[in-house]
Amino acid sequence: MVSGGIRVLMLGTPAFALPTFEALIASRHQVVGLVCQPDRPRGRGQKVAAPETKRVAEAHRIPVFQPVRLKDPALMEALGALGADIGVVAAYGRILPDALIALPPRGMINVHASLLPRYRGAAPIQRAIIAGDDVTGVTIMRVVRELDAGPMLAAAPTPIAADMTSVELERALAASGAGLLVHTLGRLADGEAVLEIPQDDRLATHAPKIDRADGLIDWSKPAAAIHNLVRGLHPWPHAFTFLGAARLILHRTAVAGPWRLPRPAAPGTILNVAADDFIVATGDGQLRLIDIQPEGKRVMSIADWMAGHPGIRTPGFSSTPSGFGPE
RNA sequence: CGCGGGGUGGAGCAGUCCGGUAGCUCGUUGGGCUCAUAACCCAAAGGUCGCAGGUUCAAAUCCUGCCCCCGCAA
Repeated sequence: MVSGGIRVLMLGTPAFALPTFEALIASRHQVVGLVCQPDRPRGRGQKVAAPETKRVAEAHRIPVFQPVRLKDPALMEALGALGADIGVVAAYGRILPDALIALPPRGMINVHASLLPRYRGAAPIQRAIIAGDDVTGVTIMRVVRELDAGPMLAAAPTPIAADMTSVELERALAASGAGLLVHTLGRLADGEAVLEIPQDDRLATHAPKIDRADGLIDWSKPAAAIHNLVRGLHPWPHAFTFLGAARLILHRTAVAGPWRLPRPAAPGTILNVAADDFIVATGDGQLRLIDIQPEGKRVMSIADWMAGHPGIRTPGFSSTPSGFGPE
C-alpha cells in the first residue's frame, strides 16, 4: 500500500492551493519541495506576509523556494537536486518557463478551477459567478507552454448555488480539486494508462485577472448581472458604487421584484425604503441591498445604515462620486 | 514613517472648528389604539463620549501619548 509513491514538487501560493498541498502531504507520495511566490507586503501598513502554502511547508519541514526570477540556472539546479518525478501546480501565480516545465521527468500537472477549455486564466472562479453560470468545476491537465491549454486528465463538475460567493465556491473547488488531483496522481504513479484529452481551442474562453476597477457597478445593467458581480467579487475586491461623494461597497444583494413602477426610474434610483427593504432601480429589474459597507466603516446591514441616514432618497447611486451632498 | 476615514446608551449617526445640563433615528421594555400588524400614539430603561495624562472654574469638544476598527494604495 505504501509502495508506489512518487516524488512530487509542489508549486502553489494562496489558499486555493492548500487543500491540494495538504492532501499530497498526507498521501503516500513524497512532497520534496514547494515553490511559491515571494513574501510580499500585503494589507494596510505594508506588512510583509508569507504565502499560505509556505506556512504549511515550514510546518512539515518541506524545503521552500520563493524565486523572484524563474529563469535562473542556480534555481533550476537546486530544484533539479530535489529529484522530483513530477510537478503539481495549483494557483502558483506565474507562467512557467519551458525549462521548468521540463524539469521533472514526468512533467507537470495542474489543478485548474474551471471546466476547461472554459475560463482559462487567472480568475476562473470569479468569472464564472459574474457570468451567472450555475455549474463550473475543476480540471486536472498537463502543464504546457500556453496558459491552461494542456491536455486534460480528469475533470469534476461543481454546482454554483444561487447566492454563492467566490470565497465559498473557491473552497468547494479547492477541496474537489485536491481529491481529483491526488486520485489522478495515484493512477499515474501506479502506471495506469490515463487518457489525455486535448482541449478544443475553439471552445476556449479566458478569465482575466480581476482588477479593482472591475468592481464598479454599472446600474444600467440588469439587476441579476449586478447581483452576480457583487457575489463574484466577494470577498475581494468587492463591487462598489457611489452615493453622493461617498463610496459604498455592496456586500450582499438580491434580485428584487420585479415591482411594477408607476413610471420608469433611472438606473441607480432609490425606489423604496421600508423598515427592512431597500430597493434600487437598475437597467432591467430592481436590486435589493442587504449588507453594505460605507468607506471607512465596517460592514453593516442596510437596516442599520438607514437608522443613521433617515430619509435617504436622493441623489441615488452613480458610477462616479458627485460633489452634491445627499441630504 | 505610503494616503485617508472612524471609535458617543444594544445598532446606525449628529454634536467636536467656536469648551458650559449628552441629542436623533432604529431597537428593547411597559402601556394605549386596532380585527390585526414590521403601522400609529404615550411612557420608561439604557451612556466611564476608545484608553491614559495635561490645560481649565468647567472637556465628548482644546493639547500630548497610546490602543482598536475600516477604506484606498501596494
